[in-house]
Amino acid sequence: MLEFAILGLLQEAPMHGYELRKELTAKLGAIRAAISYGTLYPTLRRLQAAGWITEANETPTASDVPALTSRRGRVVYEITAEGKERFAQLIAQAGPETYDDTGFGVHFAFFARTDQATRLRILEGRRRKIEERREGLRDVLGRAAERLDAYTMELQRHGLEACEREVRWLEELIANERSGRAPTAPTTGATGGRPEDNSPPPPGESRKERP
Amino acid sequence: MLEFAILGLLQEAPMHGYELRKELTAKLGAIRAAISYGTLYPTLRRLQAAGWITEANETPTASDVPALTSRRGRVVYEITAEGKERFAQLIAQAGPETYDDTGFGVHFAFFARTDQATRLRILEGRRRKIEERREGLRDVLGRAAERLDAYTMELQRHGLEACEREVRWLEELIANERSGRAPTAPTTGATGGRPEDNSPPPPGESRKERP
DNA sequence: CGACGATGTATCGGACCGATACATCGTCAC
DNA sequence: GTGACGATGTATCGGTCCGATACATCGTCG
Repeated sequence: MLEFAILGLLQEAPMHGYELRKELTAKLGAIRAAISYGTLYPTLRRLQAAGWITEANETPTASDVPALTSRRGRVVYEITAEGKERFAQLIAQAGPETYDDTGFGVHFAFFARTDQATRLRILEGRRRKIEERREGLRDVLGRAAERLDAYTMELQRHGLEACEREVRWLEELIANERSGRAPTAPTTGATGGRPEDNSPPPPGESRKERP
Repeated sequence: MLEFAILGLLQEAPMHGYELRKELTAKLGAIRAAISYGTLYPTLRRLQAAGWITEANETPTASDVPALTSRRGRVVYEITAEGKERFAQLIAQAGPETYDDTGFGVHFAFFARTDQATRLRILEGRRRKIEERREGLRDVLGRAAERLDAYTMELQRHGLEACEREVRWLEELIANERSGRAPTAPTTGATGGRPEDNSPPPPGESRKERP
């Protein structure tokens, strides 16, 4: 999961670890807490060993005095061609493991780099999974209610509500996706001239860039 | 976390691993997927080594022929006095780590065995944590909106809504807790204790429902 | 009688977390 | 000016938990 997120983020700009973590936290804040350095740094080295990212020497400012003491600070990473390939492969492979809470969230966060067919597949897989969870909760609340104390029942009730809400959300996204619109599109129409604001690649069709 | 849940469940009845997992799944279905056996069995052995649970010899039915082939099937565990102490200690220690999604959910599921003061402390800690997450999301959606693509923004928006909803839920629970009522209480009857349950009464040491 | 699904115990590699350590840099109070 | 402090920045270690896998028993139904 983290591997996927790193490869996705580094396609927007080269970064060092600390920066990566901040961007990651901003982008994934809705679904998970800040990533631990204890995971980040080992993963970065693993990705480097695999050849998917490389160290980029920081552009030295001309006015900079080449310090005698080796400036061993920030290590900036950038993605390689193989890394981009790997990222595309991870998207294409998106399977059942992509439907759990974290996996779905991370993939969703990079939907702007995902082709529409895959977006649809992921959204529907996620919906199915949530529907199953919802049915499980309904079962417990219905058939096993007398075995549960009031607190446990309240927890299930709250969880059930969250499931129903997410299913509705997914339905909306799926409908939008099928009609070719961008997400969040209010049904009240575009009201004229607001320009398309996709600074990253446009939502239409994601092609692999050839450098 | 798992240790806590196991100790809590085994206070309701002795169980073997498979059963434990099913009960765990039912009780915690709202907050996390089924526990992995790769975690469960090692944990059971750890708890046994610590003296918090013991193997209970399965009550042999009189009609049972004592099989020559050692019946090495189900291993039933039951909690010890030390285990109950440990559980109480884990509740009393409930600190910041109790406020993340999983930790909070598990503790909440055993609120019936938690005293009111601790319940209140946990609920308020959780609320604070969610409020912080909410503010973070608002910041990102406000100040950094133009840096995000439409999908990422939609994810944040959905996460923000979930935060707001949970805060309201927590407020309600806290208010109920302060007024001494049970959660969501529409005059629920006694939460069904099992007849063979010889352990302390379900509501723990705190007086719940005031008639 | 044999296939199949539920029950049941168990291990292994890997992902990820939380605590901890340490070093540099800018800023602001004293 | 200096020193405390918070931000930036890299790194490791122990421990928890997951997912895949293996294997054995039991009841049931074609």
